[in-house]
Amino acid sequence: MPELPEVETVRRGLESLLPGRRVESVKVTGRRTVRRQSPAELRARLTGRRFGPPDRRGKFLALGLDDGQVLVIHLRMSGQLLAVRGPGRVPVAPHTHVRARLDDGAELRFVDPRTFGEWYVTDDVRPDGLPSDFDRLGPDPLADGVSAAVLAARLAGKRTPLKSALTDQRVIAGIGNLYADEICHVARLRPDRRTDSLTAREVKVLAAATSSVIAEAVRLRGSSLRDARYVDLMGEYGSYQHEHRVYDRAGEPCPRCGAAVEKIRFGARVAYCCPSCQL
DNA sequence: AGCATCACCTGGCTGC
DNA sequence: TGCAGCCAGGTGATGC
Repeated sequence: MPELPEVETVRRGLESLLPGRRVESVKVTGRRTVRRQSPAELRARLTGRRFGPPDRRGKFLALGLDDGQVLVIHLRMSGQLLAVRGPGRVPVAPHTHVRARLDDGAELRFVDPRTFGEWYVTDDVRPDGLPSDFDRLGPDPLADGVSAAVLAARLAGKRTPLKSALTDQRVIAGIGNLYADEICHVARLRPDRRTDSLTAREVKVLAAATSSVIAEAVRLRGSSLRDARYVDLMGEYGSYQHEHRVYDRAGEPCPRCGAAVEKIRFGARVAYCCPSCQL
């Protein structure tokens, strides 16, 4: 499931591919990928436009166009954005819902079995070139950084389990199920700790853990898992899955203290953590 | 207001 | 082995 590191890896791929390219044609075949506007409207807004440099906040890609509009793409659970050279020779994968042909002959393809992913084009844009929709997002650990002071302010007054706060995109943008568990482990905090029980020192450690886990995962180009097999633009796997400390490792020894990693439940969600060294 | 829960969807896994 | 049913998971809507 793509989170910040995976989406950032895709963005970096787009950076060397999109700027200056013009959209020749757009084919929308899936029913749900384009739902905020009609497929015809999306096609009309995109066709003939040139891309600028691709941006990202949290898990949202923001692909700026030469007329000031922005193409927003969210991969959600199972979305893959693929760049295909010589599209005539490459068979279209099952669950391909959008294909955008570029003026250099390449094609952007959006493959998404679970159909949660979304594309839309908006002209409601802030001075920084990002969609106004992004106003509700918290700071992005990579683009904005997450200091202890900022995190403390964002958590103030919240009484939710820590993991719920970390995955709340209004608190911090870009963290999902996987990286929340990893961050909690590095910070030695249980995912089900109530946020209002955290000390100032713990929030400081949490902020540092957030930055370091995200930075390392970006460096290793994200995590590719068994089921929602994340791949980058060129179809390559990430390698951060080899560094996972607790995520999906129930029963295996905690890499810090050796105790067996547990799968715990709170509410409708699960979390992986070490019962011994996470407090 | 803020928190919890649900709906959305389908491939893959579990268990009988 | 086959198959029914469960589960995952981000976000926005709905309920409390």
